[in-house]
Amino acid sequence: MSDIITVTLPDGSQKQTARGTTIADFVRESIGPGLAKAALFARVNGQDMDLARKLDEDVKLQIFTPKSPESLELIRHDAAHVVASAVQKLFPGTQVTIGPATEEGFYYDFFREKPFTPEDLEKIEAEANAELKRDMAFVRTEISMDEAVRLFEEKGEKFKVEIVKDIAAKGAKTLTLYTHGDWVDFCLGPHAPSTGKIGIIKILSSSGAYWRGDHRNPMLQRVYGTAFFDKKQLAEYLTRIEESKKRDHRKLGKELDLFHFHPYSPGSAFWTPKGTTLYTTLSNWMRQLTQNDGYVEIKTPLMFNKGLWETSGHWGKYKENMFLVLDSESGEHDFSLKPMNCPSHHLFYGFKKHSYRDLPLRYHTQDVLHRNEAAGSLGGLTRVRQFAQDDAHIYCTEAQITDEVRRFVKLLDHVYKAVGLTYAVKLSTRPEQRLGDDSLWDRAEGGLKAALESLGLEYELAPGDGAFYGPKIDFAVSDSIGRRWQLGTMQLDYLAPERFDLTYVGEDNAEHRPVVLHRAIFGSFERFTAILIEHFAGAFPAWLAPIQAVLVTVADRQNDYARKVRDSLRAKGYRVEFDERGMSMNAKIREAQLQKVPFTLVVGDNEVSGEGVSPRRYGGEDLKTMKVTDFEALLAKEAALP
RNA sequence: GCCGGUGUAGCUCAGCUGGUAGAGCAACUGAUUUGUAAUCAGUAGGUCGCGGGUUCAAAUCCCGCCGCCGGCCCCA
Repeated sequence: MSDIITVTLPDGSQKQTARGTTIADFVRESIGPGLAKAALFARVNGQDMDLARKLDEDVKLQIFTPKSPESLELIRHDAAHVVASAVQKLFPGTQVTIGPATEEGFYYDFFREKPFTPEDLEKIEAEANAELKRDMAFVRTEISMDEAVRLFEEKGEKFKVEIVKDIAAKGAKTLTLYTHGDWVDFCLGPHAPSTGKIGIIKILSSSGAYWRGDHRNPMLQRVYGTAFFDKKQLAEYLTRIEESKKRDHRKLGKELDLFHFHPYSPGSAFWTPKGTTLYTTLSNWMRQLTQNDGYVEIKTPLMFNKGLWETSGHWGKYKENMFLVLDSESGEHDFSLKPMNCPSHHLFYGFKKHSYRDLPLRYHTQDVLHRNEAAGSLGGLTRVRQFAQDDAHIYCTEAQITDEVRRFVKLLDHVYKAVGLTYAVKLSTRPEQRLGDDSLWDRAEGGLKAALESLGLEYELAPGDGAFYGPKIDFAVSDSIGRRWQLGTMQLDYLAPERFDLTYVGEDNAEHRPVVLHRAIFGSFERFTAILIEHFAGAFPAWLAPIQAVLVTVADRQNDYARKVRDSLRAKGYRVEFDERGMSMNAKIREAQLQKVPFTLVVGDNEVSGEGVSPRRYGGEDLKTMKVTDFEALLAKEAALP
């Protein structure tokens, strides 16, 4: 065996080096001291490693520096270690658990009696950043599992011992430790060469979190933070957080007067006239789109006897989340407000005998639903107790699934594109808590997979995330400031037709089982409205804007004319207001801009004599004075439903 | 439901170590009639989230409940 190995770099070039050379030495000697200094970690044959690791065979090597996007995740993980060591230094007796990097930063969960106060967090941040200045090396060592258990037992780290034992139970023989200064944790790595590479650590918040996410377990204290290579990047991040707070739909909901909440009905919104316009515009839009796509709309009861929920399986699996209604005759909670539409649609399907010629049968519904969500989880419009989905259930044959999925994706794509949302696709498979046997799940998952693949859609697999009655395709959208929301969904259900004994008569004159597709695009009107408010920062396109144009007169003598223009535009179906309050013209224009109304129409003597208006777009762009009829044509174009 | 924070006028907020509440904007009234982001003056508006307790005295201190906010869990 030769003592010389070949290293292949990302550009395809190859270098020779002695077997056993560390990556750091190889980079310094064979590539250059500049890269060696900047390097944070390496990817060797696809596996991420510390720079201190040795090269033992011919490899493909890639070096990451602060310029690589992957490096942020690395230093955030480094930062989690540093924060944990800082916390244990400042608060002796605190036990450590886990501390992963997240999309925006990292967190670390600690076990201690007292929660951290804001002052504690400041101290932690100061100490963590002091540790960065000390520039301590991250040193990797390996020990046996028995030694590891002993090590953490000696330290009194009960949670660590539990994790080590779990890892051992999975068959691991050794454990990798990382030490910086005198603080040690086990971790797969890799880490940066030293704490000085991290740049800056910012502690953001703290909260409670259950050990392993289970509410029966002890409550841990979670510290959230983030890390960047320099102060400027951190400042940009904090600015971005501030910006997104300005778009928060709860804040804009107040400023633009869209909705309210009252303590007497937590989690259920009151919609103002403007908010209602938003809501019904979306509702009518979805009606039109589904109708054009071969759906029929139906309405079913809001409240049902528990018999329905027993048939559907909700009584067993979902009762906790249902609002039960006391039946005064029986004295029992025999009724429940519906938390989902599906069971009532299945009943509806069963009212008639269906032929294969009826299929696919697409029922659309926008009925109100109630779910008794945990009090602590309610928030704004994104998590409510009363809401409506743009729901539909498609009853079809197994052979029609692929076509129906394709058709649905096309509709969904139209909707998301119209409002400027991009999306990613996820296929969720059987969860642990489920109804139905494995052969049913095999067919259901296979059916969706086949449909996605026939569409050539890229998708991510999420094992275990399916609904209890079937697998699903989820569509996660990204809004204008890069946040992700799970909205659209298509769920395949072989189980409900069995439970509800749904049938159709086939060409062979025999009875067959249809399959059911549950699907939604908005998800719920409430959540979708919230997302659009934030996505557009309240500045809605004209077709969606609660008020499309506001008239402002220069002086009172134009008021009659302004009323006439308002009425004629209203008669054509546009949402137009005339601001008649006793304020100055400038104040009214300012107000219209703050309310983000798409068009402000200024009217003075010139406009009166020329039968025109002078429109100004939201944002300040002045359009030239134009005839009212020309403005109408402009509005007609921009106010049309997409 | 759990952990932590928080709750003063329609909105945004002040009110220090306890001495029975204040500003700006909005509203209302009057004056002003103005050409593209705040005209001026005046008036009115509050059981300080709710219920107990401590105290001569509570927005302020203590307890309970409710809501909201940040998380956990769950999820459209």
